[in-house]
Amino acid sequence: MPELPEVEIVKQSLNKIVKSKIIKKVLVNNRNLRFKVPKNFESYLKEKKIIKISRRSKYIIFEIILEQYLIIHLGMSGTIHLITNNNQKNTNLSFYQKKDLPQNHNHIIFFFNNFKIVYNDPRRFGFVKIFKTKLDLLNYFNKLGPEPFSNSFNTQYLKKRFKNRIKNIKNFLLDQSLVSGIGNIYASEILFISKINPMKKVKNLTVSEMYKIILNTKFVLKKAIRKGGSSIRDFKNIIGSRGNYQKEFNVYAREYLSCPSKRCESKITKININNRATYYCKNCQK
DNA sequence: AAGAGGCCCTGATAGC
DNA sequence: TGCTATCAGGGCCTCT
Repeated sequence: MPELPEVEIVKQSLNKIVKSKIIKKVLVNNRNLRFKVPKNFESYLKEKKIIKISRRSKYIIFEIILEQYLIIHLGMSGTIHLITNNNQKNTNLSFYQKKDLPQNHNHIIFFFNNFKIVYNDPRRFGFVKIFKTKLDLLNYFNKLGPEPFSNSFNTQYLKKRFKNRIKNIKNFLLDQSLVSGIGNIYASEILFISKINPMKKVKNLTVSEMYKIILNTKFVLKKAIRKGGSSIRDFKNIIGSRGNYQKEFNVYAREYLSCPSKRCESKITKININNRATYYCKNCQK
């Protein structure tokens, strides 16, 4: 599920549900996530009031006490489920009803007064971390490039970063130290709209191509957020949930299908770039 | 130092 | 049906 738009949707939903609520209890069923869940995790969070929830890149950030934080990264397969105690229909689209809670891999459960929040993650590439000062949190995010929507993601910046670099642009868009939050789906989509070949070496990009990448990154991610993110592969399990952006894909998962550009007769091509599937139109993207 | 590749893990699907 | 191989939305680590 989770690239920037999906994480943003989860964050927004969490803000509606758990902001200003007190965590009554935490249960960890499996500590073996990407990183070990710390021993003091449960006791630290117990009886703490959540001040607010924010997002940096693909990380969800809970401010627990003033300037102390819990972060959650969903990895490849992490999902967050709201389980309510009553049968009242939950109108918040990003959450699940009880019947939709998977049987397995419910690794962490946060108990509140009238509901619980469940962290589920089959592949366990996700993780949680606690930071007890704002400085620790900022240091942790130090390596991350700018948020795609920030003004510091501009052509001057890309010119500097791309100079003399032979890596291809698809790979570079996935590099979180360049710009943070883009994942494998949106990288292909951004390059299609920008009409740039994913294999193109960044040192050969013109300034106008960089400009297109910047604008289209913002455009694609914003539109995906507006559509509630992309829901793929777990369709059957997602009820009461959500995203519609997968209907807007131009190239991702569309191998052999027609290029959506007007007057283009080509089919979408799938290639591997650093072992990640990459989709593009050979005719439109030069 | 930059860039490529392996690896962590489970589940769905394709092919034999 | 039942096996094996391949592939998934991420990111850290190691090697050259």
